[in-house]
Amino acid sequence: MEHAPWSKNGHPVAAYWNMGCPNANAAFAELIRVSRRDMRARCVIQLASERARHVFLPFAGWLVAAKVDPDGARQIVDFVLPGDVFDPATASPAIAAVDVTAVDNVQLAMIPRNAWHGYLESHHAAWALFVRQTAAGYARMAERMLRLGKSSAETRIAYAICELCLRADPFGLVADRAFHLPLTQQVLGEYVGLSSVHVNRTIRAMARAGVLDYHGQLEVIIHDLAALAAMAQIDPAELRATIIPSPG
Amino acid sequence: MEHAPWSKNGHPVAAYWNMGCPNANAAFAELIRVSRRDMRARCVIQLASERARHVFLPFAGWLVAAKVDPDGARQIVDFVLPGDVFDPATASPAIAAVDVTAVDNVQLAMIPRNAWHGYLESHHAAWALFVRQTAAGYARMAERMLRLGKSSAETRIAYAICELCLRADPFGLVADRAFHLPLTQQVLGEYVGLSSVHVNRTIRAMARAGVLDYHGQLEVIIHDLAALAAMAQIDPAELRATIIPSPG
DNA sequence: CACGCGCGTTAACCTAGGTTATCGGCGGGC
DNA sequence: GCCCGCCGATAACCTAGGTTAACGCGCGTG
Repeated sequence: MEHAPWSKNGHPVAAYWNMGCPNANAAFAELIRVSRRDMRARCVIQLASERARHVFLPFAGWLVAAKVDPDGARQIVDFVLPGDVFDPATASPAIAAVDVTAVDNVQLAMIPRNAWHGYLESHHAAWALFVRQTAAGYARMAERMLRLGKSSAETRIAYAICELCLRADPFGLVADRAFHLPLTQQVLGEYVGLSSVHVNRTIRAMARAGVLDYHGQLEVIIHDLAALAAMAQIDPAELRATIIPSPG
Repeated sequence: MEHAPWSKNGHPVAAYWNMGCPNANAAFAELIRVSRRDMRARCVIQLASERARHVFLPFAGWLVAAKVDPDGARQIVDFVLPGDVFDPATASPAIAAVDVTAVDNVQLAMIPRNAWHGYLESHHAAWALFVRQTAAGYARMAERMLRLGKSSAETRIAYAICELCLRADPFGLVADRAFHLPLTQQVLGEYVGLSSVHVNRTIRAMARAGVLDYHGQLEVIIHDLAALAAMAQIDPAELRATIIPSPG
């Protein structure tokens, strides 16, 4: 990792949200100054159905947005990476759509929704970036729903790895580069709708086929990017353009 | 149906988007005046990966946002109902995330994205309503991903019926009320990630159990709302608050 | 009027992935 | 240093749902 863990697309998060306008930057700095928190891994930050008071902006570490069904099975709806702003609200801001939990140790800003909306309304560039982030999130969910509804375990997992490598690393999806994804196989299964046992079977088969290498806690090295992309049914460049919001 | 098909939550679409400000209303009227279209059933309005120039606002009839995988299987990502504004953009506005197609005969406005964003930026109430609609869409997708990833066919279908009845009818999810959903079993299957054969098996079993009645093309009558809600793993009132944006 | 086609319906068969169980390794707490 | 709990790894077995095929009906069209 040549980049600090709090970078996004190679920029520190603060630079990513730098709107090139002293006014906007001061407002942003004030927003995060008053709402900074640290959370330990697995800590629950927002419960679904509770009041959605804040939007969440991690600086370091990953958050996860998930729903739990009555028998305790969890489906991960999306990951929130450093630099992303996540709003858990539903049609009624009084109700959150999802649980929000820290995947690993997280340093984040919990910004009151009203303050965040006020900031967006008065700073055009920030609003535009947030719109792009939201659209990127929508595109990711659409991709993932396609895989969840129609695809084999292999395709789902290959896609998840491609998506997360693109998002987690400023260099994106590159062959023979080591990525660290802070996920157990259990959590990856909750993301792609598979049991942890089947995640294991499938990843091992991909490793045996020489597509990738990995060591526990998903330290991934992609050996055959073309094969991985084919399994995932994506084109890396197009997927990047679709799901990675870039500032400006 | 006591309400015209172009109503949303009991209001005609124009009234739903009435911001109570002559200025905003004139701007809105101008937006839709220049961009009104009629589309026949099954007509494709936007292709995924093509440039996303417009947002779509149906007045009558349903649109569908979907993705197609390499072997032609289609996953429906969301339906767009009268009064909803749907933006198909990704992180790059140059690329649409999904195909948009008319489910039945549709009358809609295709509003250039720039014009729509300009309208939102200058009219606070419209912006707030759009934010609520977007959040509602997110909540729906989160609910559906949970079912798609973890639930039985019965739960998925029961949930889809609950969701669509709530959205399609101003009275929402009510026992012994007839709803018309303009969907074949094939299309419903593409929505919930099941084959049409299994959709049929499951609906028939629900009918045999006395939970609902239906006649071809999904003319649904719910007999036992409590049982349906239990199958869907929802509480009707809470689901309504979560996924139905109300103006004001 | 006949034909064809899309849709709903059902039955027979099959497979992808879930479930349960077991084992080894590793890290953290006492 | 020892224990315990979590995680990865596999094997054996099972089921929910996919697939294929066949039939009937209603409707639009030549």
